[in-house]
Amino acid sequence: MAKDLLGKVLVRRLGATSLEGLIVETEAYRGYDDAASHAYRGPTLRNQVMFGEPGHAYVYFTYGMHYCLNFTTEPAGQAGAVLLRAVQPVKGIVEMKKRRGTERVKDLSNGPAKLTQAFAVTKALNGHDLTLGERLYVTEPFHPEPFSISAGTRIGIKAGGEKPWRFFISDNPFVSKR
DNA sequence: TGTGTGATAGTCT
DNA sequence: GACTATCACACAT
Repeated sequence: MAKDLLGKVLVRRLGATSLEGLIVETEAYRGYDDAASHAYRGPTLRNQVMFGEPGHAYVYFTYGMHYCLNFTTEPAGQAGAVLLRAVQPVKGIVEMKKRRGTERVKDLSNGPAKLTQAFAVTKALNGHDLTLGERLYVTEPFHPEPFSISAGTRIGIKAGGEKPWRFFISDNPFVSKR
């Protein structure tokens, strides 16, 4: 799923305006066998969405000030999710600049917490059904372009750092730097 | 382009 | 009470 999401378009609808970004970087997280996963130690109030139906948004708050956006991937009862680490802004760039407080397009969404800020994703969307096609969902790109996928180790985690479950579009300038 | 560090609050032990 | 799936800024190179 993490690889399949690369090259797809993240869509955020806010009333009349819509924000769109090409997904360029993701990370895969599993459950009981993945020490880096929130679900590793079993269900809690915070991670319960990871154990629910697939195709839903798992949004969590971290580092005291940041939100991160994940998509659940496994059947109910099994934990698994894909973290969206970076997107390439496609539509609504003026709106994103306003939300991010910067004019630099490269800094709008090249990081997991940056893209949630640019796309106005907060805890209010935790558990949101992506298959409804409302407020937050994924579509095919209007002008698909060929790309190749690179893999590496996941970023910012302690345990489970050896698994190469971070995927990104090769040579895309909007992939996060760290 | 890279390194160091402070900000800040929810979650789990 | 420790830890965290991060970011922005200052400063060095």
